[in-house]
Order: sequence, then structure tokens, then C-alpha cells
Amino acid sequence: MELESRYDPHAHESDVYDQWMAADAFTPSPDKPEGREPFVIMIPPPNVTGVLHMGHALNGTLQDVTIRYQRMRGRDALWLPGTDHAGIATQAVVEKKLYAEEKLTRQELGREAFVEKIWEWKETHGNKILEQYRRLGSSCDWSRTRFTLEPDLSRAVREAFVRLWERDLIYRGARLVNWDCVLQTAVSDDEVEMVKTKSKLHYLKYPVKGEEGRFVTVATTRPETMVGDTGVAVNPTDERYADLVGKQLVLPIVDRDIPVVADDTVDPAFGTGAVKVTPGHDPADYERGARHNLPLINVLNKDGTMNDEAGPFAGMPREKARKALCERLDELGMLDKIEDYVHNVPISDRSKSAIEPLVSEQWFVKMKPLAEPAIAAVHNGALTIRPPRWKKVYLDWLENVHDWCISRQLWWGHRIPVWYDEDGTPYASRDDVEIGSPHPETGKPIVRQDPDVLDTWASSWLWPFATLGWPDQTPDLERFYPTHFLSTAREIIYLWVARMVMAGYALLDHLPEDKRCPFSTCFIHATVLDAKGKRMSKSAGNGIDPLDLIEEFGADAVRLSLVLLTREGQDVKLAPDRIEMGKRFTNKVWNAARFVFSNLEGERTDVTAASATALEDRWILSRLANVTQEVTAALEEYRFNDGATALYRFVWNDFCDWYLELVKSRLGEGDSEGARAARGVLARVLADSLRLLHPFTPFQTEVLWKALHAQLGAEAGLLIRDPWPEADAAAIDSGAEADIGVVQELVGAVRSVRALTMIADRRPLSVQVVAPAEDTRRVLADSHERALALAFLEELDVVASGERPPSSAVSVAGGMEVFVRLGDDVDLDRLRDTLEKRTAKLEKAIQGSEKKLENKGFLERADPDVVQTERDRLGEMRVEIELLARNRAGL
RNA sequence: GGGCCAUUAGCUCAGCUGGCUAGAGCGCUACGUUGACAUCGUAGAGGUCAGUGGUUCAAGUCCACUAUGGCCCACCA
Repeated sequence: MELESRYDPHAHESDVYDQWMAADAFTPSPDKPEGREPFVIMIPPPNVTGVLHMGHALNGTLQDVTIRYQRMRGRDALWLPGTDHAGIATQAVVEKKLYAEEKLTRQELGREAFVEKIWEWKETHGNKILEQYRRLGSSCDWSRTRFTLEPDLSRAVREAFVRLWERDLIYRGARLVNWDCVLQTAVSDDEVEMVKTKSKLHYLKYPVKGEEGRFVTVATTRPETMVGDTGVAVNPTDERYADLVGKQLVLPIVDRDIPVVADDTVDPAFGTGAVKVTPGHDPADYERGARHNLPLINVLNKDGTMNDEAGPFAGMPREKARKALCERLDELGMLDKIEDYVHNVPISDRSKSAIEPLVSEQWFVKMKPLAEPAIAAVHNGALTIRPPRWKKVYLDWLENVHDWCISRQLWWGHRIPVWYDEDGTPYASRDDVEIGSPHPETGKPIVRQDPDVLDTWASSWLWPFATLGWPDQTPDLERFYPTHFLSTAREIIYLWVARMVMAGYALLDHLPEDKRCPFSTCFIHATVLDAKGKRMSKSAGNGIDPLDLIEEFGADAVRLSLVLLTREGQDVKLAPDRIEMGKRFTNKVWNAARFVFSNLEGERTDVTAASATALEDRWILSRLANVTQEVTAALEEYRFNDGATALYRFVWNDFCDWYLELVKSRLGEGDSEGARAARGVLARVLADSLRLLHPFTPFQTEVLWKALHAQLGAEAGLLIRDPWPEADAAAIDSGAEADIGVVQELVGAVRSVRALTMIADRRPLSVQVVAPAEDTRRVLADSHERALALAFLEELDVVASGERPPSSAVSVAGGMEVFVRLGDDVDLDRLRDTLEKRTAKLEKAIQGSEKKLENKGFLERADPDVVQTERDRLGEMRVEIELLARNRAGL
């Protein structure tokens, strides 16, 4: 097999993906084998309207790394994909398109036809994001792809609704809800964002009834709501107003009498210490109104314009009404002053318009009882949240949870399964109810179904089990529930994560003590920011399209770079050039493999340390065993970055930089025993490296796996199905690691002296190494390391002991002296400078070390190993500084 | 008003339960077309670990406070 000298991801990625698909490699075993425990990940279903962004790319990578690792470890792995119907978002997209293309509003089209349009849109555009996940290499079981609005899931949603209804956990009522005037629907608290906004604080004067010339001044940011005022509240301890409590004020313009009430939520220090109470349009006032039995007046229409309560201002939009009303008040002399003011304004996440608190009839879920098991799950270990600090965020929300408004005045979604008889008595039903059939309780004819649909999270909170067939006890549900790993973004800890846990315990009747949480680990991944540390967003235009990155660098490079850049829970600043790291690494692996292939001829990949004699062979097998342990431990604990970093170092620094160089001269020997041994080790190390790398860079390793086996003339299946390598504990050889360490130091020392003497052309040098170990000497002599070898291989002169040759520099490594003869053109000044600089640095270090070793506390309390290391270090430094002194003297 | 996170080389970040002369990648400088790789190699320059105080024989690492930046929660009109 001919491999290109530069790795070209586009030449392989789609082929490899097709091979996986053809082999059904992503699907768990249909026969559900006894010995293979399942491992399950449910994808956080992206919106059907969505396109892949960097957050998805990172999260997709982490999930795929995990599922591939677990699959290789022998687990029956299932990563279930799917999409969310995303009520408001999707309806808005199609509504916009409908208007742009056909100049029709949804009302003009009608409910049924409009929903039909959305389905059409979904069928043609709704799979885009899942296709993008494939480009990333995601090994999802596509045969199990689900959609939150498909019939099976709708059945689950109804079942859930009715069960909660039967347990009296769902109620309907008039409440102050967050009203989105643009989309004309209620939205939940969690879909509202508080945005700091510059605005004005208006001071309005309300005359005291019966006391000519006396006023109470209130401060408000929303003067237009004054027509809905039904009281004024002051703090009971506020002496300024003490005599007014219980008296009436006359509301200007509307001429309504409203009482002054005492309420301790009023801050006397803010504004005037008196606050107007508008129960219909402010959540705090709603509470105050309720406490003091003040009537509630709604002054707004559903589209945000003033209603008839506003008299002459009826029909005006809020902003316009505000202005007009202030002018009128000013004319009446009731406007005291206007100040600049910055405060938080609630903005709808969906329409980005200001939320209006509005009283309306909505459906709610009682959250408190549902929250209890979800809280317990974290406390008793059924659910682990990582990084741990998010545990607190999760618990804080659950412990202060408010009832959840689940009805939405939309058309796209799960219709609320409630029907009413002519008196409006509701009936919740699992099955459709025919209009005209008798209400099961009242016997009166059913006249209509509730027109509203459910919040989109009311289906996605069932995701971990509804996707497996719940409410039926299907074989899939039995085998794959509960799941193991949920990786998601921090923004949806409340919206989704907490609710899934609630739903799991509430609907599957598992007790928290069973430890059957819908998922045992919840992993909150990093947020991907732009290069300046700002959030990527469509509107800011600073987003990076992961598909562009895959196009430019290849999917493996994108995946690996993301993992290398992302420490657990720490946000990552990303610029496209950061992906270079991964690209270079994939190229490095590719070329190392090409080199190995060019030397292989039918070796086996199962060489062990037992048969290895050469120092460098024992060393690399030891390093392999170590890195295998490290990567395994890291992936077990979802420390993706640690695993990837360990592999990166091993492959590049140990295998490529050292082992391949050290082994080249032996490989040149053709059929010697040493060459044969080296080839066996190469095959083994490469094979295991490909296995370890596969979860991170699946495409490339799959290609190389095939090529490796072709070269060896061996049969091989797909790497994706190959078992994860076992760390060979017997191979761990600290002696070999230390000895190669000495070789590395020696070579480094020679290079360093050579470089700092600025020897130009290939002038031969002599190197004397005093008293190295036998093995070390051989490895050094055998070293085919390029820069070093070419410069002085012919003259390499390794002696057991020696006088310092004339005209030489001396260096030290591993307690040994290295002499390098100086060329004629050495820049002595520069050499002197460098030597002095090093001497100074070393003196400082020696002082520190001496002080440490004179320290009784250190000697008595520190780990004996640490003390010994410190002694050795000091000894080495003393030798080195003496050598430096000799060098300086010799110049 | 509460809470969380960051602050280490020019840039982006590692540095686990305190203990080698504080590391990596990019960028920069010098040299190198050496049969895996110029998407490479070798060497080098560059850091009072944000500040102050404390604990300790020993602090980049633990504690407290301060400063700067960022995020989340909260009904101050």
C-alpha cells in the first residue's frame, strides 16, 4: 500500500466512515451478549434547526472518544443520536421562511397546514446537523436515531403528562408568567435572560386623598404601567410615611383610589422609599398585591400594546405609551423628575425582545416533590457531576426550584393532552379523545382540546428512556437504561440535566437508593470562546465553523486539538491556527508509521519485554506500558486532556525523537538478530499506539491499522473493533528508563556544547565520554541520531577514561564528563558569556540546595527519596560547576 | 447582593495530594535539503508564577485579604 508522504485526511475520511457503516460497527450487538456489559451515551439532542458549532464539535469529540474507548474495552457500546424539535426556534424559522417566500403568516395558513409545513421543512433540512456529526467521526448508532416529536416519543410525553396529572403534580392556573410579546407565548424562567440596560427612573407624584397639596412620590422605570397600579407600598419602619399607611391616594389620570400599604420588602433607601404596586405587571408586585389583597389589573394586550384600561393610551405600544403618559403627567404637574438609571431588563432568549410579566392561564408542574430524588441522587453517589463545582450549581437550583410553566402558545410541539367538556372541566388522556364523546367524570360532551403545546423540555427531559421505548418495557430499555455518561454544556444544567434526573426518578419508579440515575456521570464540558475570550455567537459573527476546520485540517486534527486544548471544565480560547497542533501531530504519526512499514516484513505485533534485550528496546516497551496505564486511567476518569497529552508526548518525544533514531543503525543491519528484534518492537509499539490513539484520531488510525497489517501479511479486522491494549506490567523497567535518560543527557550535552561553540560546516569533532555504562556506551556509539551522527560519527571516540583533549570544551551529563574538541572558528567571547551565565545560575541553585540540606526540618520530615534526590542533585551540580570553572580557565 | 472561575514566557495554556535549576505548543533567533516527516530536526533567547500578608523546615502549589478580567444566580421599584 502506497502512502502519501504528507497525510491527506480528505483522501481517507469518507472511505473509512463508509467502512465502519458497512460493518455496522456503531451498533451494539443484537444478541445482547451476557458477558459484555453495556455502556450507553445519549447525545444531547441538538435543535433540528441547528448547525454544528464549536461547542457541539467539542462535546461530540468527548462523547466519541468515550464511546470508542469503552467499545474497545469490550463494553457493548451504544451512543444514541437524535434531534430536538425545539418548539419556538423551529416554528420561528419556518414562520420567517413562510413569510419571506409566500407572504403568508401562520395564522393565514392555519394551524394544520402550518404544522405540515414545519414537518416538510424538518424532512428536508432537519438532518443537516447529524450529518455534520458524522463528518466529525461520531460513532453513533444511526439505526436508533430519534426525534423528540416522532410518534413514539409523543406517546412517552403523553404518558408522562398523564402520570404526573394522576399524581396531582400538574395543575393549571392563572399566574404571572414571562410573556414574549413578539412570539406571543409564555416562556419559562430559564428562558429569560436579565440584560443590563440603560433606562430612566421616573418619579411620579400621587396626591394623598383629602389632603390638598400633599403627595407621595414613587420611583419607577415603567411609568406606563401606572394605569394598573392598585396600591403604593412603603416600609413599615419608614417614619416618613408612617402616618399615611392605610390612607388612600388618588391615582392621577385614571382617578382611582389606591391604598398605601406597609410591606417589609420595600427598601426605604431606594428612590423615595415608596413603590407603586402593579400586581399585573411585576413579579414582586404580584406577591405584594397578594399579601395585601390588592386587585390585579391587566393593562396590556398580548402583543404588548396597551389595552382599554389605559384609556386614551389604549392601542399604543409600550414605549410610545410611556412617552405619552409622561407628557400627560407632566402637564398635570405629577411628574417630579426623571433620572438616568441602569437596571436589568428581562429579555426573551428566543425573540430577544423584552419580556412582559403578564397574568395568564397556563399549565404548571409542581417541582418540589420531583426535586427531592434528584437532590438525593447527588448526595448518595448515584450521580457524579464533573467538574465537581457544578454540583453546587445543580443543587442550588433544585433546592430553590419554582414550579415549571410547561404550556406554550405555539403550534409546533406536543399538544397538551387535555380535553374539556362544555363547562371547561379538564380531562387528561393518553389517547386522543373524540369531540362529542362524554367526559369520563362529568358525562358531559367533550367540546375541545387544549390549544397549547408543551415546552420543548417537556419532551427532552424524557430523552434517556423515551428513546429506548419507554413507556413500554422494551428489550432496549431493559438493557441500555440507565445510561452512563452525559456530556453537555453548562447552560442547560437546569433546563435539561436536572429535569432528566427528576423525570427518571419520577417516571421509572426508581428510588434514589437504587443508584439508577438516568446517567451515572454528568460531565460539563468547557465553553469554546473565540481568540479574544468572547463567547462565540452568530450575532457577534466571531464564531468558527467546525466544518471549515475539518475541511482545512481534517477531522482527526480538529478532534485531537480540541482535546489537547481543553482542560476539564476550563474554558478554551480558540483560533483556527490552534488546530495546527493536531494537524502536525497526525502528520508525524503518519510518517513514523511509513518509516516503520518500510522496515517491516511479516513481524508479529505481540512482542513482549521478555524477549527484548537491547536497552532501547526495553526502554520503549517500558514507556509503552506506562503510557498505556496513563491513558487508560485518564479515560476511565474522563480526563481527556491528560490522556491525549500523555499520548502526544509518548508518540512524538519518545517513539519518534528517540526510539526511531536509536534503532536506525540496527535496522540497517538487514537480517541480524538485533535488526529482527528491533522490527518486532517497532511492530508492537506502533500497533499499540494506533490502538491507544484510535479514540482521539479514529480515521487516520483506522487507515494505518489496515496498512500495518497489509505490510505484515496478517489478517486484521477494523481497528474500531480491536480490543484496547493491556498495559504489560512486566515491561516496566525503571533501570532502562534511567539509562536512556543518561543517553539523552549525554547527547544533549554534546549538542549543546557543539551549538554554543558555533561550529559551522561539518568539521569532525571528537567526543570523549568518561566512564559510561556498557549499554549506554553502545547506544551512544550506535546512535544514528542525525545531527549528532553526521557531525562526528566517523570520529566518535568513546573512551573509558581520559585526559581532557587539547582545545576542547567540557560538558557534563549523568555524572559523566563529555569533551568536545573545539573547531578553529569558535566564537570564544560568546562561549565565555554562556559559560558565565550558566555558572551564575548554577551557583544560585547550589546555594538553595545546600541550604535545604542543612535544614533539620527538611532532613527529618521530608520523604527520604526526596532527600536522596536532593543530595544527588547537589553532587551533580558541584561537579558541573567545577567543570564550568575548568572550561573558563581553559579559554 | 450572593456564588463560581481565572491571573505562570510575546501569545495560548500544563504544573495531580506542597519538595529536582518552573514546563509544553505557537511565535522569535541561529544552524541544518541527514533515505519517515521542512506539517521536520537541533540548539538558543525569553518568567521577581497578579499583589500583600499568613501557615510550613519548605509555597507557583495551602489559607486570608486586595486588584484586574470573565461567568452564573437574585423580585431593589
